[in-house]
Amino acid sequence: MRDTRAELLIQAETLVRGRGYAGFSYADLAAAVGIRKASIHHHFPSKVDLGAALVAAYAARYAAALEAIRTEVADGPGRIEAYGQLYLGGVEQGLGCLCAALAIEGEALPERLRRAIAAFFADHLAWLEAVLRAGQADGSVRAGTDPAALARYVIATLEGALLMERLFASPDAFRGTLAVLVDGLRPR
Amino acid sequence: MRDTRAELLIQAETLVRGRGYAGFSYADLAAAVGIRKASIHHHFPSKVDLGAALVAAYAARYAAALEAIRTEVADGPGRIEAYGQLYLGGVEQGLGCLCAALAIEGEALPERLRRAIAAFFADHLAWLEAVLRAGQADGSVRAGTDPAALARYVIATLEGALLMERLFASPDAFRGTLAVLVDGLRPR
DNA sequence: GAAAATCTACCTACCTAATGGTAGACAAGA
DNA sequence: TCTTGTCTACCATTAGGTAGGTAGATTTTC
Repeated sequence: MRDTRAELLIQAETLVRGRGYAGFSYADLAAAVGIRKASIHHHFPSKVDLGAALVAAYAARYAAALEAIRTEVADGPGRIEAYGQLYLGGVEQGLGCLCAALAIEGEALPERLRRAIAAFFADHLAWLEAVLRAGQADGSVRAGTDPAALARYVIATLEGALLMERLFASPDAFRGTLAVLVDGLRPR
Repeated sequence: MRDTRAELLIQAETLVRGRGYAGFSYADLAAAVGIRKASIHHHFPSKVDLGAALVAAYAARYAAALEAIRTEVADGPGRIEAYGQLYLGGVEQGLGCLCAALAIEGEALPERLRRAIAAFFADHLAWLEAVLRAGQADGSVRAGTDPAALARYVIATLEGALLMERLFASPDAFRGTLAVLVDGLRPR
């Protein structure tokens, strides 16, 4: 059996991450999946519905990855390093962050999607803050800076590096930035 | 006398930085400037022409700002701090980076524009590298890390912070990230 | 210096293709 | 038989872009 809905989500994610939310159309998606345009509306009545489902699936995948990192990696810098590796895949495949693609639309983004990506970032910030706080407690992360501020700084660096290094198709440069980032978190 | 071309550039920049390149149309721009859609084509025959002019103007403004920083601020961290302040304005006005808005379009972006924004980032990277190298030489910037890698890391952090903090409409959080960034550049 | 030609900046009217979305038919499974 | 998934055939709107014209300024020519 063929799970068309799942296939639609996969292809749509690739399109949005590759060309932006406003930059892809139902016609593109139909062609990518091998289905007629109207059939997409059966699964996702409107483009906003599709966008919301995309963010939900993306967030769920990340949530699972974050959970895995927390159980498999013990120290703070190691966890941030592993977190950064999640972004690296995007650089290697030439795909940006789904939520960055949506965030760029700013005021034109439907409120529902804006809330969804804000929640995505808020979740990551909370996870990072907890990881950094624990790292400060066990001495693996340098103390003296508010973990919440550090969390924002970590996400910003990785999102920005993904944005720029995808343009330059330069995974090595991304790794370099990740190294500088992680190194700066270690105690001095 | 009314300089329509300049007005078009101003309004178009606001639109692109506010909603993305694919997210604005000649009709939007015509309405913003108070001119007919067809008249825009007199100044900018195609949307790509407009986009290229936008990047050129944006890059020129930045180039002037970078030059000013170099003459007015002496130490490395101070210069990076001043550089970061340039991004802060975007957060305060709810406008992203023009080149980030274009970069998100990825593969769908016309080659000409891709080259233009790559040059934009390359210029900034060169400036930052020189600033950081000078800072390492005069002892105001921590040594031990390749200035080129440091430059990429600086841009990434600021671009990412602008992207995220604009979404959260949080200039204070941007300032916090900038502080963490600059502080990390100081000698230990 | 006047007349003619040219250029600039805008206009109305239109074009074709693409946009997101809808209506209704039809076939396969449970 | 009712639901699910897909189809064809539409729809109105918007996209970027073009054709051709006009009023006013500027330049060229006699």
